[in-house]
Amino acid sequence: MFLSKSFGYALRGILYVALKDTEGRKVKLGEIAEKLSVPRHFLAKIMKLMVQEGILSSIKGPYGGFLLNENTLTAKLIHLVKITDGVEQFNTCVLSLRKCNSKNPCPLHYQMLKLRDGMLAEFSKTTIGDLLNQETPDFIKSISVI
Amino acid sequence: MFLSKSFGYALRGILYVALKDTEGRKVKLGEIAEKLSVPRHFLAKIMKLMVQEGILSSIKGPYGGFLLNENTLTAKLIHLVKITDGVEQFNTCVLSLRKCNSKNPCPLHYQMLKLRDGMLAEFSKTTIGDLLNQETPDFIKSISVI
DNA sequence: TCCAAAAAGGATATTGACATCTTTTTTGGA
DNA sequence: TCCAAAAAAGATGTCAATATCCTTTTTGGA
Ligand code: FES
Ligand code: FES
Repeated sequence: MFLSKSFGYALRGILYVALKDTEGRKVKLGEIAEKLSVPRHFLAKIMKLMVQEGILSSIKGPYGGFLLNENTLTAKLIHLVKITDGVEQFNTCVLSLRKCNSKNPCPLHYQMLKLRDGMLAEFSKTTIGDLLNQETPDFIKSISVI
Repeated sequence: MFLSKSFGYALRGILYVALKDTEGRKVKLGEIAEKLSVPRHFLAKIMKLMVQEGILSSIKGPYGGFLLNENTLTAKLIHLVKITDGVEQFNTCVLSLRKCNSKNPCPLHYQMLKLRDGMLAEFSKTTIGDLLNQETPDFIKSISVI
């Protein structure tokens, strides 16, 4: 449903680190990939992107791993979309006709506009921290496949 | 934005036929493909699917082509989605984790649920005829690439 | 100083959506 | 009866997202 697998991996990966990074514990790629059932090397690239974007930190070498930084919890979902899928989709015509435009609307334009704007608004305001604070009975389960 | 190109081709194709099929005129594949700038042979398969699904008719041979039938104008958008993309996406988790389920929600479940249900409702009620009746200044332009 | 562990980087493989090309079937009219 | 036009069917090609594998860089500790 319009979000790529890469986005899902990014979100689940960063959430997993946020859950496990308590008292300076670093979280290793292998652990994340295994616990979330995500292809390890593919996840590596996505984690690296988040590090490069500054919303996550990493340390190389033995005793290294991924850890939160001051931007992680306030990072917005739209930022993850930017990293993985590109944010253009929010102003591209759903029929792939052209740049979406109310001056020259496609037959689905008005039906989709409100839905898409709702989604954009949601993704622009929701942060990683917000997701962690939702009262989910078993959060770790919620980001796993089962 | 979550709708496949195939869906767009199907929708634009059926709308084009609806626009041009006046007084029993049949619309040829080549004309549709050319006017809508859609790959001809790919469109052929999608048009055929719509015919097989009974929401469009076709006649082979010289003077053949595509034409409306009694189901065309009342066909719902969700039907086109079924034909081209499959309707599973409306009850699949946006993070591709599992069958979407409020008993075992993913971190984005509640945010997405309302948006997705809105979309499903919209697609379940809107018909091809509805789209044709929207007052768009130049409808033919609205289904073209430009 | 060296080693092993871990992230980073880069090369290759797979897959499914999308696109193109060819052959077959159907059919109205000369 | 035959031909040409059109849809239907099927075979093959392309490309980007996804996945896997291998190599390089970094670094804490023995
Ligand atoms: S023009 Fe197609 S969604 Fe706006
Ligand atoms: S469980 Fe993920 S969207 Fe419902």
